[in-house]
Amino acid sequence: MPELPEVEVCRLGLAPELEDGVIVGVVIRAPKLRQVIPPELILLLPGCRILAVRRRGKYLLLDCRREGVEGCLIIHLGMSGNLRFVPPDMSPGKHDHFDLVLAGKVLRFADPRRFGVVVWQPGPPEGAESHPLLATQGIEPLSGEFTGDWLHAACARRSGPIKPVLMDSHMVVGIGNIYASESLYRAGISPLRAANRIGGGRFDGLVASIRETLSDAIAAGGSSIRDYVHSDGGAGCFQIQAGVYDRAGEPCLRCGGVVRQIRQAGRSSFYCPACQH
DNA sequence: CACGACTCCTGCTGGC
DNA sequence: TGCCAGCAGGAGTCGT
Repeated sequence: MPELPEVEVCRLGLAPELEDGVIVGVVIRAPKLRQVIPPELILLLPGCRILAVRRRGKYLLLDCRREGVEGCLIIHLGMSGNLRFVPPDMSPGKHDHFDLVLAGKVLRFADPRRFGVVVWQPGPPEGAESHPLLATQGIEPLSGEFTGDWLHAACARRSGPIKPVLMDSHMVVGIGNIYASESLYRAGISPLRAANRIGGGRFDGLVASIRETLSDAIAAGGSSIRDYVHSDGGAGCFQIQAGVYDRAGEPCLRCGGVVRQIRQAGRSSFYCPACQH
């Protein structure tokens, strides 16, 4: 389940391998992901130099350019996607949908559940965020603009429970189901509490908890990068030690209370009723 | 506008 | 042991 930390770790692993590299080939095997992989990539990308590997929310952005072609390859890992370098002669598996071939290496995109995205936004790098998928993205939680005051104001018109609000990527990007539960646990705020009924003084703490939760996860992942880039958080390769997530019925690590599981907006939430209010 | 329900997809798990 | 229902989840879309 790639959330912001997994995607950022993926980016950190990819950047040194891809930046300044030249694409020599593209293979599309299963065009239908969340959207169809544009077939014209086969004509556009070869010859392109990768100028930068960026991230916006859970989207990876590869800025590409060659004579007459300029654009951004936008990749989303969905919930089961991963990117890894494979030997050039390695035969593809069942869910290997897309290859980016560079000199001496192949970056392979696999995504069993096909919630991922590979699309192309033509134009200069700074225009990539005008792509429809990116234009509506919310604030970056690790940026300086994401403050307690900002979140307080943003929550003023949200009467529903805070947890789905934190997961709303049009509001704040990158917080998925796992880190939403974990951040609220750290902050001592119940996932059920109405967003506009959180005391103004608690938002600094919530923002700090979100930052810490995401940063810790990135740090944990960064230490595990080698020659291959993984983002399959579900495999538990580098996900942070969960305080409450998937621990229903187990004791709270802080107070010994029992962790409870509920459903909100169709998703599981985990929290400690004794220390989250 | 805000919000929940529904949808896409496949693999794994648990119950019988 | 085998089968199948249910669940997992990011995010767009639709209906209320």
